[in-house]
Amino acid sequence: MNKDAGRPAKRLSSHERRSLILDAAATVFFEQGYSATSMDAIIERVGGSKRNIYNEFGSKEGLFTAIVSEAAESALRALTAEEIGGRNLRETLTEFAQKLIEIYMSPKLIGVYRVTMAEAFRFPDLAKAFYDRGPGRTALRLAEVLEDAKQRGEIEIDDCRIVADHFTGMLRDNIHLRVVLGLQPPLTVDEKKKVVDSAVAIFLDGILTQPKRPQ
Amino acid sequence: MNKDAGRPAKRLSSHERRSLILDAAATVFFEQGYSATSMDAIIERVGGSKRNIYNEFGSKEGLFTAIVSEAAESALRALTAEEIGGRNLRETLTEFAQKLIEIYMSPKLIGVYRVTMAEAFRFPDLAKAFYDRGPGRTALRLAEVLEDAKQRGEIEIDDCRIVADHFTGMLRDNIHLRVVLGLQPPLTVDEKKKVVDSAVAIFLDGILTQPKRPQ
DNA sequence: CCAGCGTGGTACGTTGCGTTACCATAACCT
DNA sequence: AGGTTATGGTAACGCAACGTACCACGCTGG
Repeated sequence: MNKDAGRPAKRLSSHERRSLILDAAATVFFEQGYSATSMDAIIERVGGSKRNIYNEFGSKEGLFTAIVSEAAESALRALTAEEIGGRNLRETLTEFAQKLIEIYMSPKLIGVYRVTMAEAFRFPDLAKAFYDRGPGRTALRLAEVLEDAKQRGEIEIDDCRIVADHFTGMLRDNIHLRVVLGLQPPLTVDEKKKVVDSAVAIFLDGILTQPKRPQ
Repeated sequence: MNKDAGRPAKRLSSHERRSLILDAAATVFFEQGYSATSMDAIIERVGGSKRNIYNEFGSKEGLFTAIVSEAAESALRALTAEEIGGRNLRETLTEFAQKLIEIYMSPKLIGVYRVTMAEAFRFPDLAKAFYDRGPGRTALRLAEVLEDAKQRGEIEIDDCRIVADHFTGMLRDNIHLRVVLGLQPPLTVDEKKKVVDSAVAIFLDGILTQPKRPQ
């Protein structure tokens, strides 16, 4: 009667084992890509038998989709959970940008980013899920913030969606690309701060010396 | 004695055959990725014998690097060759952005982008070459333009490099990401123009209603 | 203490792929 | 025209990898 309660006790709990497998597999998948990663390589890292993986995830595809979904969700949790409650627009954007660059520069999300992009044709559902929960959701939320400010007359823009995309793009610029390509180590705290401040300043004020024509 | 003059004539010129192989292989590599692409699949597209590929490129790696290098160079040629000679800063930036978005949205460069990112660990030299000749070179050139404007007092910014990165990031934002992920068809001419104008306007003027404090 | 089952490790069947080799054929040069 | 040479097609050779099977071991539970 003890087995009826879901899962019987094991040497390592099923959840622990699953978590270990996911971590090890994520490392290999994110480094080598989907096709170049072998199940043997994963087992070599995590130990145990291949039977474990196949019992838990069914196939290589199942393992891969589980990894990407889980990693994406865990990395993006910070953004969706917390509310953006700055006092004024500049502070709100700064806070927003700080969270965003923190997430985009995290090794885990960089792995998700690379592998999702690489396998977008093979796993279109995964690509859509990643975009919708990540960059898409972010941009939508930001667009709402901008819309509010627009209603209050603080800013004057046309299409909030496009402008929100632009702002997130500034945080995912060449620096991010260099990190993703492995040409540069992840940013230090100071560097992140500098990028955030610079992006916010340009986004709000532009770069022209002369103020905008009041017209 | 006729062979001494480099290459003897063939049914298809060596250059033509090489070009055909490169095109077919690029299509498959850019869709499937490096590891998932088989030489048989390439041969199936281009016809002929595998011997042709191995005589010309030596190996799968050789073919891949040749493809990426060639595709990147051909896609980026438009940007490096022509000079950016707008009359004022706004026109210069607009022209710059138009060329840039045209290149970044081209199917060929999207393929290079995806595959370079995916295989950055396996082919770090390729990643560096792509970045240096593409986004890196672009940002450097733009930074020079900004530096000139800064010297003339037209703009006030701190680090031209970072600001240039920001601008290029605005052109490679979520819209670009959606296209790369296959979630959206390539942009129409009108959409591109809208994005370019929006990015330039924000970059120069910011989004605040009030003009910057003259101080 | 003993039965039962999940687990670790290894080995296997099959498939696909990179690379090379072999032959028939069609084009080029003298 | 005839020989040479490159090309097309097929096949073969290792090798690696997905997924499965087998077997010994140690933990669960009475």
